[in-house]
Amino acid sequence: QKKEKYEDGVKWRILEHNGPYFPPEYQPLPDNVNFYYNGEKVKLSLAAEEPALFFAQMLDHEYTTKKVFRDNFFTDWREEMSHKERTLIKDLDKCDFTEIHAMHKAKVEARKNLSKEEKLALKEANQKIVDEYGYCLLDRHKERIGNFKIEPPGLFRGRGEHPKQGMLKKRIQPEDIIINCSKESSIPVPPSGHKWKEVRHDNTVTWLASWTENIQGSIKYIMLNANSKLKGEKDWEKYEVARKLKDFVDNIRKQYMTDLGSREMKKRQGAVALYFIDKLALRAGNEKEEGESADTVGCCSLRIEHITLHKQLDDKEYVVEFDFLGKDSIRYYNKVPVIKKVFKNLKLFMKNKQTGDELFDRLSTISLNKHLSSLMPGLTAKVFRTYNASITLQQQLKELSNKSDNEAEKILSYNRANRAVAVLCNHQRAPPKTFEQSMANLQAKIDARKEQLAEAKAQFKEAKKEVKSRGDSDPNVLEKKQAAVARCKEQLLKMEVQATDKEENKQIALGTSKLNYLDPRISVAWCKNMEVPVEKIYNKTQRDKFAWAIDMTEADFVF
DNA sequence: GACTCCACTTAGAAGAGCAAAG
DNA sequence: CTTTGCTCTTCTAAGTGGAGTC
Repeated sequence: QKKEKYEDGVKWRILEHNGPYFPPEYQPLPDNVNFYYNGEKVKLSLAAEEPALFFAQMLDHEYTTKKVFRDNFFTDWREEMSHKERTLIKDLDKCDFTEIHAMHKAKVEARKNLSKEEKLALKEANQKIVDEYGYCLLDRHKERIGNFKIEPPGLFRGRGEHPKQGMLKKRIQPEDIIINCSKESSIPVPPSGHKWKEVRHDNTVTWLASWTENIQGSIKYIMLNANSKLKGEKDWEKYEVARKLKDFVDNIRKQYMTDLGSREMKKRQGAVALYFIDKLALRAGNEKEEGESADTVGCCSLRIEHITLHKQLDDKEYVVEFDFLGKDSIRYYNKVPVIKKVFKNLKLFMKNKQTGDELFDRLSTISLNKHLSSLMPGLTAKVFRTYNASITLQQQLKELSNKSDNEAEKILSYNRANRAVAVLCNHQRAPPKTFEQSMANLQAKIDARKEQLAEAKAQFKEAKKEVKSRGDSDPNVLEKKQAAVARCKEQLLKMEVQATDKEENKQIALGTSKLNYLDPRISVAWCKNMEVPVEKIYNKTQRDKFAWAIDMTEADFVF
């Protein structure tokens, strides 16, 4: 259906933009705000002062209590110091940032308390920046850029036990930036007095600008927003590949079941890994460089300490207990009954190994993906996550929702289906800090509404009695009373549904699956079938991103 | 195959904005 | 009008997987 517009690999013909937006220069501390070392006031050089501010700004954060963070910060900070400062400042514990910290908090507070007019002025200034830098021209379409602002300097905030947390993230200069645009287009002008590192015209990639970041040495890109045509088409393709898996999955499953008994060790490991990826929606688990990031794993990089085998657990046989840290150091904990063949294989894979050894020592994501792509063009490990997420949503929606339900109930069903996927994919969030309180508040509101309902009912009854006894009273009054009861009931139900939803959602993040794993056409079709406006399940951003699906999907769409 | 580099998607946290409650 | 609580948006880290090289 989608036409191949360009020859292989070409992403655009014309790409024109104004280059990235740079964060403001560092503003030196005012004279009345001081840094102290060992109780003595010390005037820092500008180069050393800026990192001191970064640290002071984070003083309320748990990061600054962690040894690794403090050590990394201190090492990098000392690099920025003058010789004299370095000689003096030798112990972070003797550094006193309280005045800088207080200044920062006051600034935040002041920003919050700006007048309406000042806030509006700020907003307008911001909009001007967006207008100038936030859009580009790609093949005659004006497109929103996703991240047109260069990341400001600061202290690196890695997730989990990151060995590099606290390191100084350096300020990016135009001299670090590679610009990508079409040859004929007007080339973005660097900030005055500066030059770009390079200007290139590579239409086989989609980025507009890039730079190399100093913590891991990886490349960062400026790219289009998710609502752009380019990203939308890619998204559509992703779901089409996942849909294609539907036609292959039965055979693939049969095959890995057979492979569980293969004579070849590598084949058996591949079969077990695929069993996990398919059944549990685990990530592939690429190799990682040790010491460069937190110790996290995916399927292929599982180590034997990450699973425990239980021949019998509670009333179940052959249970595998998973306990490991996945992407973003989110814990994956799950007890899963598996088939006997998988269990026996795992036992064998673990034999003669010790803590730290890989479970699948003959396997890599590369070989696994090679195998997968031989089974179906375009198939890789992550396609299973997309496929299983989307098919689960579709099946759950079918199971949970009724056309006769009211809107609130329908939306609850949708959220529950969404939640089933989020659980499958292990998308978690920290429970909101105010959770307990706001839950209690909601309960109080429900109780109040219950009383109100009782009152409304009593009044209705009273009115009825009056009509009966006198017969002449205004029938409108009776109708009104009845309507009040109905309204009350509906509101109560709505609140109760809301409470259920909230409780079940405490630690689950729905957004990630909604945005990245669930074919939007399933949701759009569901909305059409259930007569629920699409705005009820997708906010503005989501509707923009999924515009392609909202446009093309009919009620009879099947994933 | 192992190693490196690169480009792109996926991820939760934090910050901003906004609406309802007080 | 101010405060509170929630949703939406922004931010950027952390994954996946392809390609090139040896």
